[in-house]
Amino acid sequence: MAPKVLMVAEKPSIALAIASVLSGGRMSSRRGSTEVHEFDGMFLGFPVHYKVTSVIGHVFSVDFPARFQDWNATNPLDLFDAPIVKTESTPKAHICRHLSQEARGCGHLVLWLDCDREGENICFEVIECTGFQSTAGRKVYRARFSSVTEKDILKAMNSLVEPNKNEAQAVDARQEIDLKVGVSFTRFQTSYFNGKYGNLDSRVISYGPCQTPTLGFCVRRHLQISTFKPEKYWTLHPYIIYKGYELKLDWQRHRLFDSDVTQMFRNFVKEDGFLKVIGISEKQVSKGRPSGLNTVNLLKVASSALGFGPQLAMQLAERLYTQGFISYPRTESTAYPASFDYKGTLGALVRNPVWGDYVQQLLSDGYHKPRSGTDAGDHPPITPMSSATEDVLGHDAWKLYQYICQHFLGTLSPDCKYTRIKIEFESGGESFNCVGQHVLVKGFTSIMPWLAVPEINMPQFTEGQKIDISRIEVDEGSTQPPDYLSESELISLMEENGIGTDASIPVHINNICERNYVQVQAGRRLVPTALGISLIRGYQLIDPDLCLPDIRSFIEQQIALVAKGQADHSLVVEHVIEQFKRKFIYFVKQIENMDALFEAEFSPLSESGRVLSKCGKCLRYMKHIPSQPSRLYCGTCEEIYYTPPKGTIKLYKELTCPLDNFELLIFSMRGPEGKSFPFCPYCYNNPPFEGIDLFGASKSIGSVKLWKGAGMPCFLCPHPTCQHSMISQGVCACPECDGTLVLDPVSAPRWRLYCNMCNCLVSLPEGAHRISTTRDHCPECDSTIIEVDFNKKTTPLKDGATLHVGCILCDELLYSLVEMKHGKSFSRNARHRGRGRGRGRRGYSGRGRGNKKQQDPRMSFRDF
DNA sequence: GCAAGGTC
Repeated sequence: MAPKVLMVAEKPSIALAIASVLSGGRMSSRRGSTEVHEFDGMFLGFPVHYKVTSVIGHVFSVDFPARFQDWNATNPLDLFDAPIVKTESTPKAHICRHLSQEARGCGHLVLWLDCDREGENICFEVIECTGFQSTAGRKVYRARFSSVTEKDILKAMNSLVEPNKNEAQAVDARQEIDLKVGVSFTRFQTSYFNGKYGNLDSRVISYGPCQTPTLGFCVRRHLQISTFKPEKYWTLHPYIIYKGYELKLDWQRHRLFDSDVTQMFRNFVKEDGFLKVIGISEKQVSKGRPSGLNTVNLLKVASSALGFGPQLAMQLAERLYTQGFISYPRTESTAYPASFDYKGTLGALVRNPVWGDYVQQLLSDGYHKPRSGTDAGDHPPITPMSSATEDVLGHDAWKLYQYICQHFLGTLSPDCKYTRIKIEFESGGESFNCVGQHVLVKGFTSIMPWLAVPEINMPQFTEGQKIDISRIEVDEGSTQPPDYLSESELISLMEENGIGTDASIPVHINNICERNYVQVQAGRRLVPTALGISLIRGYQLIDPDLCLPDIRSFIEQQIALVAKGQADHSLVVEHVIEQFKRKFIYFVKQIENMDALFEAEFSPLSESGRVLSKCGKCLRYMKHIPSQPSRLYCGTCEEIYYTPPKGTIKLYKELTCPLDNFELLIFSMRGPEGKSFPFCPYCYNNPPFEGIDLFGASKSIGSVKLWKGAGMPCFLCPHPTCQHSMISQGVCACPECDGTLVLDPVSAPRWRLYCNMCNCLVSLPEGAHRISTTRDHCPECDSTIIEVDFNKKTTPLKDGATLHVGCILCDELLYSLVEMKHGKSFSRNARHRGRGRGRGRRGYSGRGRGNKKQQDPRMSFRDF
């Protein structure tokens, strides 16, 4: 059997392209975590069997070990010296397992990751997953390619190299630095400010070496605007009427900030009464066609001309790409590869109803090659691949596609050429001028009309000629502050300062919006909020480095040393981390300077929120603060109790928790079918029983309390006698999961049961006065017996009786009135299969971590 | 609940 060669690309599309080229299209493809393409061929002069597959970006990402995940138990300062662990970025995709399986029996590994630092880093992630490094005799190769054309792929195959460990380690360094710096500052700021103020309206007060300088740009502009002092100015405009034109002339001095002096010049001109032509210049100007379109330029146009935010623009572009209408939309390059097939691409657009004629003309008159741009070695510029119409794409995608087509056709069109005539005049010792423009060749501006050069007609003048002034105007104006930063300007600033990448720039902008630091207003301009301004002004007071773009360049420059092999990876990390640690310590020490700004802007917890319920410790009323993170604040005990997020909270009939005396609250999730449940503020934050999968907690890391807002509502409480606990309110097992269906106590008149773990919902007899659980259990199936008090008018009972007691599964009447809302439907055919063991009285077993096997077989809707 | 970077 021929030896096997495994090849791995960064994304499925590249794997497909490589396999297609190397196999000449004769390959077999099968599905896996990612597709695998197989074929036979030659490798280094020997016949081999190829397998080509891919990862989906990074396989791993870095994080802190579990013991550093609890915000309350970890001092953020300790994070600088904490170990870091690599975990799979998308565990569900099982990429690591996939690579390890595919590598089995392969003698060679060829890495086709993108040719940048991140790609080099992913190379080593792949090597780790495949286990290639540990086995002698198996060789690892790196293919270096600048595009996925046949020529480039074959060239790369003939010049395989080794993966570059230094570049990969530079990325490791960046990951560790970004993680430690970002997370430590974020946790500290969040805990500090959310523990003091009630109306910050952001769950997380985040800090990051990219997002914070991004915010810094927006706030810098805001400060320019708010400190702007307008100044009055005056300007002089003589008018002439000549050969049927009335011309307004511009003053060479443009404007003066002194009214008297301007008047003086006006008088000089007025005394002369005429203008003398002292110069006529005419020159040909060429306005160059664009070079290829890259991601950042697409995002800028999308924001400024189409009104699409970067996130939306990328989503639309992504869709156009996967549907085959445009080429890969994430690229830095503005230069096309020498081999690019312009003719073929134009051919694909020639039938388009909107610009088909223009394409035809380019094909017949001959097109120009695009103006040379920069080749970043990643992907060709964003190019239309096939023709589409608005009907097919929908309005937004069409707008973006249309621009991509117009831009592409523009790159192949002639330059725009026009003549510019400038006439200079003199009067009273002052100089004036006017300018005319005449377009000779529209060129690319006919397909990109918004860039067209306006035609400005001008009569013929002769030098030395004198023309009477018809009138003189003195215009008064005042200097204007700049406008708020447009998103497009922000993208440019980020690009210039090396903040983020083409793929991450939209994410950073989105971040500062989501955190409520800036708001996108009319014309996609970014206006910072009080929170955003306070943060940046705070950094400026304490340590301006923290919000300057240089912070990113500093990190980049440090890790570049690692990439070039000029410095040791761990020494660089250590050095950079040490510096940030010092900055962190100083920041913590000086936080009161930032806090002074917060004090002026925000309300302390004690003044926030509305009085809601009684604290079980001091028996005084606590206040509910509904802004994120939603919480209760006891001013006497100075304690915060987080509440479930995203819903409304009310007092629950002044009932109290038997464990701690806190007044119970009812939380209602949003939406018409949102469930409601009681909870005790104290138990919710401090679950009195071990091993409970908290409501709202991340399931993947067990029941550790991971974030504010996760907690234990009564429906998870195993208290044996409290009338609100799962034990009392639970009716039967959930048909969908391991949970329990509990009675929604405030769902009248549309009574219902919901699952305490999943979304399963069961409706009970509608319109009943009251439905409640009893202490009795069904002898058949052990479900909790419920008591229904029907409405007199609509009771289904004989003789107008209203009270009925029974099991919702075994009682014929009740069973006929319940209905599954969310979840599988059920029938009662095999109802008595198995032995019913309703969960009601069985105590708290089998719901904790890893206990599932101990569960008794039990009756539920599932068994029907 | 935290960063930034890949990609879907």
